[in-house]
Amino acid sequence: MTIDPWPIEPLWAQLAAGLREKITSGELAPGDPLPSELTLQQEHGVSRGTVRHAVRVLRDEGLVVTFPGRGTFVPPKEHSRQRPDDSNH
Amino acid sequence: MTIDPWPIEPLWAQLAAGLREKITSGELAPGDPLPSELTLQQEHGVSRGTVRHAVRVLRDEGLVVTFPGRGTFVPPKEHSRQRPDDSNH
DNA sequence: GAGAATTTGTACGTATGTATG
DNA sequence: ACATACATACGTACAAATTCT
Repeated sequence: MTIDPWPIEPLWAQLAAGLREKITSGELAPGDPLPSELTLQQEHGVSRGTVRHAVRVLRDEGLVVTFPGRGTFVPPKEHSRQRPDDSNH
Repeated sequence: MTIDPWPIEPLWAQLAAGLREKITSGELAPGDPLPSELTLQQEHGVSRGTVRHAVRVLRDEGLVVTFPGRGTFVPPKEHSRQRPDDSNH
């Protein structure tokens, strides 16, 4: 997945498309976490704002759920509004 | 007392409010120890940092006093003694 | 007194939310 | 689109103080 720095589409749209493809293809399975915002911005050479824009789009589409302080995940079909993982301590 | 994982208020504020209620209601009487940080984080499913944040708030309000290595206690009105319990030996 | 267990103190790392320039 | 700062939240590790065995 590469991001065109001379955007025909906005950077955030290209990034969103790339992530969407990974989810719909199953490369990112239900329950899997997306790469962190920091990882995404480093891997694609874009700012955090652009990453967050892309992720917000996917969230609005229902493709991912975000937990403050924990990460963004591909939700299972029937996800209760709980933590994706409680097997800590 | 339940903590909403989709916080309208921050988790630490909800936890602090719950503990404050137990103190003001008398469920936790002067001299009583609060549950340990470990107990609180396990009971409410939050991190220790969140627990410590909540307790710090109550300490700043003067509702509790903390003794390193011993615990956090509801202070008597006139706290003349440093040790909340000295019934040893 | 020795050693283990418990409890709080501190530090660091990672991640997202929000606000500002 | 980018950069920075701060708040909230989780996790880990270790140290210090105290208590228990």
